[in-house]
Amino acid sequence: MNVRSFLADGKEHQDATRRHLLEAAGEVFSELGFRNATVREICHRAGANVAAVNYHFGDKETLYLEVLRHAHHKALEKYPLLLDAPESASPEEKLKCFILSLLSRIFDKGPNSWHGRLMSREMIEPTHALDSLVQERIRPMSEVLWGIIAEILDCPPTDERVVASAFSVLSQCVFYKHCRPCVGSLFPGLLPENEKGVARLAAHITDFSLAAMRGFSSKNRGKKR
Amino acid sequence: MNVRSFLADGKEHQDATRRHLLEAAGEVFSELGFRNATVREICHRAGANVAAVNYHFGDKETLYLEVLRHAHHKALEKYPLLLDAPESASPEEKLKCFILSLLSRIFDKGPNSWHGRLMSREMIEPTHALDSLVQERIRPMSEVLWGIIAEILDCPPTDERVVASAFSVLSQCVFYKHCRPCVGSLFPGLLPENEKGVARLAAHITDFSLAAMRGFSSKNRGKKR
Amino acid sequence: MNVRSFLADGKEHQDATRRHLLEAAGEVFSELGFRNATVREICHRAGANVAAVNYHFGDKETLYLEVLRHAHHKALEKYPLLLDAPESASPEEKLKCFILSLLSRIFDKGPNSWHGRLMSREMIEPTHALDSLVQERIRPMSEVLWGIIAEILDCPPTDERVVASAFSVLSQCVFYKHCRPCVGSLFPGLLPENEKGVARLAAHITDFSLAAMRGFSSKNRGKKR
Amino acid sequence: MNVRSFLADGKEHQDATRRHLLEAAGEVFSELGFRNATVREICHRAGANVAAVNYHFGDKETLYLEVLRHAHHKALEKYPLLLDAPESASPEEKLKCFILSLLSRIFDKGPNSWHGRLMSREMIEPTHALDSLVQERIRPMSEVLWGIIAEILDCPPTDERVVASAFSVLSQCVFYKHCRPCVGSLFPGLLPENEKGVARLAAHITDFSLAAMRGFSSKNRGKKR
DNA sequence: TATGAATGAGCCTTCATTCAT
DNA sequence: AATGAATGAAGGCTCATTCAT
Repeated sequence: MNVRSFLADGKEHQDATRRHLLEAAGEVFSELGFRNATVREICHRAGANVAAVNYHFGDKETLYLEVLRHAHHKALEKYPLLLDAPESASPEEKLKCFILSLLSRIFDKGPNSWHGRLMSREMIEPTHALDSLVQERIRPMSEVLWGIIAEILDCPPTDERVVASAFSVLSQCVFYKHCRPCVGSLFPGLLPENEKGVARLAAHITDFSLAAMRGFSSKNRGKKR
Repeated sequence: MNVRSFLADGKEHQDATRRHLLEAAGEVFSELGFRNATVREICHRAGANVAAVNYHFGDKETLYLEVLRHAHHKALEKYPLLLDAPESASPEEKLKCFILSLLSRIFDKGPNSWHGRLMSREMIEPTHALDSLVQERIRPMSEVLWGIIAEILDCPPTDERVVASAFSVLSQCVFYKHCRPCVGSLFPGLLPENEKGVARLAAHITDFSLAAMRGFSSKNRGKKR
Repeated sequence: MNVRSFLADGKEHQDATRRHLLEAAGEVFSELGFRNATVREICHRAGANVAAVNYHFGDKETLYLEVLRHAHHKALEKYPLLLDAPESASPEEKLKCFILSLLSRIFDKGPNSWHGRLMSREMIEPTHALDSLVQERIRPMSEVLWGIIAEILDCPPTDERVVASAFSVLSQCVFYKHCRPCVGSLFPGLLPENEKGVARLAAHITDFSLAAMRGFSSKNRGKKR
Repeated sequence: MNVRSFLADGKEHQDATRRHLLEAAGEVFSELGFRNATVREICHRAGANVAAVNYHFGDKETLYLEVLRHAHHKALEKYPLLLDAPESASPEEKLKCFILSLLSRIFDKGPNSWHGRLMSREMIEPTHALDSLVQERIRPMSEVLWGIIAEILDCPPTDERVVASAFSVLSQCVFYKHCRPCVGSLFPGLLPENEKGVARLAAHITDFSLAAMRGFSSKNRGKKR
């Protein structure tokens, strides 16, 4: 083993531990919330010592913040905001992609499945991390949606109806995550269990929202004339 | 003072303590969540002894369950499901009342303002209390909504589109509560601060949803023919 | 047992625990210093639970402050500043009593023997407690000494020679405590082991200091004329 | 670069690290005491690795011992016991030099200013290091003082009055260090801030002590006759 | 009946030390 | 030879719960 691979291995090993901690922390935080989650459990799942969190991240709160950033980053990497929609696509098509992408991120299975729950918790029980999260991640995302809806409604993007409609779209997407236990108890069939389920849900939300906005839009045009 | 009135007074005093505990617990649980809330803080706000919770309710979890029941009961007492809509009202009118009532319960200020937050938490971080809550309180409420929407869509109430549309309606209502900090940061103007704000929000959600369902409905009829 | 004795017993029991904690803490703090002392050890010696300190005193630091106050109070109660010297005694006689009293407090055996060590530590490693201790306890004591020395030197009490001489007196008293291990190693015979040893040491310090001040005083008078 | 100079360089680098560790440790130990000082902080200030202390000194305690030796050596190198007093000087003159030298060491500023504080701590909170320190360093120093005082008092150096007077002299010197926070709070003017202040303090202690011993001496002579 | 002092388990964090590299 | 990531013991503190009164 030469010097370079030697150093690289050290770095990599450190990074591996960090990564394990980040992912274990993601799981535990999303299951139990910030306060209820224990550093012990996180370290245990990461196969590390109790002191590992403090060594690598300083304290529990910093770890949490890193987890949030990491999660958002990974989720957006896997599902870009508009998926593979071309720049030239119609706003209706873009809306469909936006919704499908958002739902995909929210219901993604696999190593990052906790991303959605983490965000939900942050809404109900905001920590210091939320402010920066909203400004750095959520606002840019919202602005894309506002642009799409402004096109559909044929309004300026700052019109209140645009924002309200955007929230109506978003609300339908996050609902199935935020209220999962309730939906599951009332009508389990609607909870998406796989990619197909997500697509079906996305189709409903897209249809519902487009129908609503077409109604709005015609009223708008009526007013304008 | 004779023995009877003495006992009666004791009973009343006991009931008063129970009630104070319930309301203090409502506040604290809604502010901090189940785990983060401390029995000490609850007893302190209720003007009771540290041991009062264990004495009156057995343990913290039982108290929490009682608080949830109490909250839902009081909230529905204040805002009936369809408010004062007559039995003969049109389904559109009923939907409007349903939405206004739900939003009013969610955003109610005053001694029971914690009801909404409590329910939100229960969604994100379900406790054992949720199951019975859904079956006893939420299902009946949902069935009323399904009936209204089935009329509007001209479908049987078991049609999946009815349920999906009902969820689309509900989602818009709870969104502003569940994601309050996010909405507040992105577009504070939409967060209802008073009764008028609630009415405005209810109007938007009603308009949006009715427009959507009219679109659905016309498609339905189109398909049927 | 009637109600009164019932209540009194409760109070007394609480006070007993507090007292045990205070005295155990006195021992442990004086042996190990503030930081090195552990709440666990204190509670163990007091026959109480690990959480007893936090319950009765809030935290370790508050306990420490209470210990310092308690110690000083008890020590002065046992050995008043000038012992039993009458108001009319000569300043030389008063100085002798002052020194004997101070040394007695410093070298007191028994349940409060830790008072002296505690003060020594506070000098080397001051905590937040020192400021108030100096102002509330040590300054009044110093002012008495300044008065006595001013009489002996025939100076106003604010004269720098008075203060300097007072420190020279005090320094000799605390030396045998502060540097005990050093003195014990170099010349064990001077370390007072009992009341008699304290009296002998007090006699030396008094003689030494009076001789010094007589020399000063004659110089003063020489200067004045 | 040949092998020899390579090794020499390695040696030098190693020595430099050792020296940096010793001096950083001196600062940190004197500021925080043995237990409160952390190996991490020491290594950080020395610009060395966390494991450097264990590598170079075995453990924290051994490092501490080395620091004490190093400190005493450097301090005596800078201020010899009797400064530049000639062998033929009068005992009074020698006493003056001894006191000035001791105070200078105690209040020395600069890279070794921690020597005094370190010794003070060692008195209050003795470690294993103290025994050898007393025998190797402090006893020789004391013996010089005893010789001087024996001459002044005209007694054999083993007379108890000699030892007691020597302690009276020493006590006044260390007092302003040991009780610095207390003196500073009661009468800040006496705390020496620079060389001149040290000289003034030395003058007072010398005057006070010589006056005292002159009184003793005359009593002695009286007894002898 | 109702209190509040006391309990003990558990949490986050710190730190000297170790060990693979 | 020297590093720094990792360890595990221990410390202060919190909290739901118990129990004598």
